[in-house]
Amino acid sequence: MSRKAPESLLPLTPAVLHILLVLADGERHGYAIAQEVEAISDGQVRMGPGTLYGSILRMTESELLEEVTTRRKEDGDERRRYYRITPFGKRVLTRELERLNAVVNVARRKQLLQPPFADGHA
Amino acid sequence: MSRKAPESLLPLTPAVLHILLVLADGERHGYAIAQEVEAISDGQVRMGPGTLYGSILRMTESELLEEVTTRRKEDGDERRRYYRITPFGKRVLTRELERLNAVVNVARRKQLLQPPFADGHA
DNA sequence: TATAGTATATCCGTAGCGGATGTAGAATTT
DNA sequence: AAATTCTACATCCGCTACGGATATACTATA
Repeated sequence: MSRKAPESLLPLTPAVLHILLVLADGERHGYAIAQEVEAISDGQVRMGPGTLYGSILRMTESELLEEVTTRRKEDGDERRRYYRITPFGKRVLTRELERLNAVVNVARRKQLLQPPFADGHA
Repeated sequence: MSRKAPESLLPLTPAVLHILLVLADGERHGYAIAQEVEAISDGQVRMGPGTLYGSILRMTESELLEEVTTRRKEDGDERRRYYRITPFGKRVLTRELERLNAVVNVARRKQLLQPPFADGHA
C-alpha cells in the first residue's frame, strides 16, 4: 500500500535518513549500508548492528524499503540480504531533504553558517 | 565547565536543534520558543509541553542553555522563565548545522535535491 | 465574568538508539 | 594448515527522549 502521507514519518532519525541516502543509488546489503554511511558521513555517523538491523526491519515494515528476493549470480556471499528503496521511500527521502535544506537556509539567514560556495565552488 | 567535545552531543534531535536555532537570536521564554519553532519550521515541527520543557531541562543540564536570572522590568508576565544559549551551545549548534549542510550537499550530488537558487535567488 | 490564550510543570507509554553478545562463513596472514 | 581478521546477520536490553495527556493558574479578551 504505502498510502500514508510521507509527512507522517518526518522527521527521520539520522540512521533512517542515511540508510535511505545510501540506497538512493541502488541496492545494497545491510553490512555494505553501514560501511557506506560511515564513509559518506566522514566517520561521524557510526552504525552498530542494533541500529542497522533494527532500522532496516522498521523501514521494511513501514515500506520505505523492500528486500530484493531475486538473487544475482555475481553475488559471492550467500549470507547477504539486499534491500532497495521503494518509490514511497524516495518520496519520504525527498521531503526530509527539503525540510533539512530549509533548516540550513534559516541558519544562513541568521548568519550561523557560511553562504554556499564560500570556499569557491568547483 | 562545558569542557566536553561538541561532537559528543551530535547529532541533535530536531527539538534541540530548533530550540538552539531560535535562541541564537537572543533570549526567549519557554512558551515563546515553542511558538517560534512552529513559525520557522512552517508548522512542520510542533512542540508539545512534554518535549519543550523536557528538552529545556536536559539542555540546561548539558549546558547548552542557561536560565536568565536577572529579570527585566519590561517583562509583564511573572510566570515566564527566560533562557539564553551558552557559548558552548553555540559551538554545538554550528557543528550540527555544518553536519546537516554536508548531508544536504551529498544529496545534491546524488541529484536528490535541486541545486541552490534554482528558483532564482532574491 | 465567562472564555480563550498564555505559561509552566509532571507523568507515562512508546519508539528507537546503540552497545553487548552470539554465530558463522569468507578472506587474509603467517 | 592454522590462526586471525573481516564480513554478515541477528537478538537482547538498558537507556534516552519524544510527545500526548493532564494539571494548575495567571492574563487578556469579549
